[in-house]
Amino acid sequence: MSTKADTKNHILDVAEKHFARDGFAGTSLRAIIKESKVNVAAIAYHFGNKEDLYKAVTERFAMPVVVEQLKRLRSVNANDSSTLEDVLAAFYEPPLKLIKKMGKKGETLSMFLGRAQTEPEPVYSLVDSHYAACRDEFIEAIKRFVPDLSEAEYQWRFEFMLSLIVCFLTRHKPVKARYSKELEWSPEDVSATLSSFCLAGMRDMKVKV
Amino acid sequence: MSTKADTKNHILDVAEKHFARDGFAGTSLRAIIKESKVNVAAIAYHFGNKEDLYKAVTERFAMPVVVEQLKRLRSVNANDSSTLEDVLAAFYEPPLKLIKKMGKKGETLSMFLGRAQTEPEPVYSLVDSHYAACRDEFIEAIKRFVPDLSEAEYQWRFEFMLSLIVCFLTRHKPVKARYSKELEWSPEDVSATLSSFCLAGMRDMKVKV
DNA sequence: GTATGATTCAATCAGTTGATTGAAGTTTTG
DNA sequence: CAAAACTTCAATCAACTGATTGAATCATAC
Repeated sequence: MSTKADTKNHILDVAEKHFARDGFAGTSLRAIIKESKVNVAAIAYHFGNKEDLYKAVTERFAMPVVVEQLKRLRSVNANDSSTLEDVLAAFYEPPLKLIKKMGKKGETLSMFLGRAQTEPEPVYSLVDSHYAACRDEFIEAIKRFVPDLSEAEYQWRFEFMLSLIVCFLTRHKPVKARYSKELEWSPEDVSATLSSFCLAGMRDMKVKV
Repeated sequence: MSTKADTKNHILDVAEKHFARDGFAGTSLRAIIKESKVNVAAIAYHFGNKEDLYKAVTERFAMPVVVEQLKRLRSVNANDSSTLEDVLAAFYEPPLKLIKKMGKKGETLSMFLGRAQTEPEPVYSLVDSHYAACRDEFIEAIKRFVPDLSEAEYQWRFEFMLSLIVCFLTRHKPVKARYSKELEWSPEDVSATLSSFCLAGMRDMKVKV
């Protein structure tokens, strides 16, 4: 055991946990190597520098999520009887499904995915470069179902749609802690909840900005 | 000039700018003193340690916003003909009005207020302690206008409501940059936009969580 | 004007940061 | 098995981190 792939994934696991909890700037490589019990140089050997490590953590799961979102969206686009709700489900379900599938490890991934969206530079640029294409394509889809708005109105609709899932990903744990109940959830139900919250707004928001 | 109050406020201005852009962990005291052209010891003298400085930055504007939100909410509660929209306006308008009033400096404050809500520990606990009372009181108000839901449903309604203003505060600049247009806005209009987006969801969100 | 307190300063501390080196160990390949 | 490539290791680097010290400077009150 403890061969190449093992060490790499182990470092990624621990790094993801720390980045999720403490953010990029708040995480030191020492904290990661201390917990993962590997040498500092192992990070340099396998990944490069700290930013490259963060990128590797991101690409392991975040990228596949984006790919899945776009795949789902294209299937929605291909179907004539699709609705705006289908677009929202295409956006919300992929991250939720992956998190749920990962069980206990999903909690960390959830926090990481959410926090990544609110990181300062240099992480913001990295995340944004991943999401730029995704954002554009989803905005195009929204345009089809809610036509004749200004560019700014579409931009904000996407931002608000995104902010709801970010909110769930990052606040799920604190809310659960505050409310003290063990809230079991399914990806489909949470997706439906988020959709339900913003569906009317997506259609009818009165933008005065 | 350059007496006590001047130096203190100057440090606070520069610190706010850096905390807003780089986050708490990503900001070094050296970066602050380098720009503000004061001595490192001045921070220790006026504020204490780094965390105390952050607290001071928070208390200068964030606290007054919370106070104003609660004042507005109580006036909504005292009026028999109030609606849920009034509750949302009581929540959204105070931060927006303050930011707008501050002009160019408001952009920094906007980013700071938004980022503060997504900071990792130890900032999260600090921010949460400020917002705990505010959250509880607004949730009580929502309960009056949207009765008979579970505790979890109210918690999430508040979180989503909050996430929309956080989204606006932090994304306004990037969205403007992406969209390349100079978007002028008034606090009332943005508040109305956010309200409009979430009003239906606040009432009718189907929570399956 | 001088004594008192408030403020600023340069100098320095020990600990941590990200990163690199070259040797030692391991696995894979011929 | 031996050579080659891959992986891990301890040791070390310079730069930066938050924080503290005691002297110097300033403003104020008497």
